[in-house]
Amino acid sequence: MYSFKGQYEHSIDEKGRISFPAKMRKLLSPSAQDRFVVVRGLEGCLYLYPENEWNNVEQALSQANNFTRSGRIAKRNFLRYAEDVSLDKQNRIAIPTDHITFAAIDSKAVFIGMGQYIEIWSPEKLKEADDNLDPDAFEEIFEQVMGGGSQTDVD
Amino acid sequence: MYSFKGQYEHSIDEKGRISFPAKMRKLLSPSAQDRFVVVRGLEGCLYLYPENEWNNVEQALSQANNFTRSGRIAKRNFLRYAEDVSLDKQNRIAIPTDHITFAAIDSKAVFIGMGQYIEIWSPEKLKEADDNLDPDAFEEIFEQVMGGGSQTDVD
DNA sequence: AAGTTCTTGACACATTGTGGCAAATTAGGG
DNA sequence: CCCTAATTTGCCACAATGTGTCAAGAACTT
Repeated sequence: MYSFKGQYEHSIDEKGRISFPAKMRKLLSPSAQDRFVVVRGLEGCLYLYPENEWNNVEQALSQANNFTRSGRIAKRNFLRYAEDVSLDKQNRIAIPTDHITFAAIDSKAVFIGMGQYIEIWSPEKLKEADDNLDPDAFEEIFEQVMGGGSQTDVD
Repeated sequence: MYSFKGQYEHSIDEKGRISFPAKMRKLLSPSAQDRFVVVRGLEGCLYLYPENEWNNVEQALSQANNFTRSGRIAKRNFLRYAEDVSLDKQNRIAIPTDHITFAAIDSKAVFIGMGQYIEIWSPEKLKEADDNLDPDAFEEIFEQVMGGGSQTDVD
């Protein structure tokens, strides 16, 4: 099972194209065929789903209840800002202009592997988010995740 | 059950490659296939997980809920500093540049066996950490950790 | 002491990221 | 319709980085 990880900063040309990190590309399942869906994410970043993963998202959304307010809102605001993108022959993706402005991306963008999907951040926004994270938080997170993780059968 | 121990200082070439200590290599489980994950650790060192160990971490992470703020932040700040590495034919690992700068590694690096995983330190930082540890505190910590758990076969 | 295994330096080659430029496509206005 | 402008897509080339291989010397075993 693949899982995106790592962080890569790349520049974006004046046409909105960014080269997709090579290490991430190697994880792509052939069934995705270099096709993705970009969507507005939380905290001002973008989410990039490989096509096969996106199918799961769609399915989850289709089960959202249309007759509750939150179900409708979730569905509407997710799908309306979703667009197909794909890698070109030089392994770049062209991010739609709307999304670039939404994410406040200027000349650089940061890819962050999030397991099943990828986040794309403007470096400035990311830094802001980092600064708001208190310094001990990382340590806490660490203990939480690794503390349980490394001893195989402790929970 | 294997368990990494010991300490080894090796030099690192200008492209960031270090030869992996032979004694540790002999402990690797075949299922890991000479593959690891490096991740930023605490106190400015790096952690190196054999692939099979890392799987436990991934599983813990996959249970973090992407749609809660804290779940997302935990996952992000974990995965973004993690990268796959593997041994080459000369049994070296190439440490990504980001990680080298994070750990302030220059021309030498120290491997420390930590049971299920391995720590990688810049010699200078390690010395600093050692110097900051006063001997009494060490004794205290030792008693605390060892005293409680396993009296049975300590001498 | 001889042979094996490790470590590391040096070199060559492949891949990646990026900027610039050309071709192709689309859209709009007269 | 045609010409032009604007946008999109593709191509090439350079620089930088990453990866693979070989081989000498150190360290360790027997």
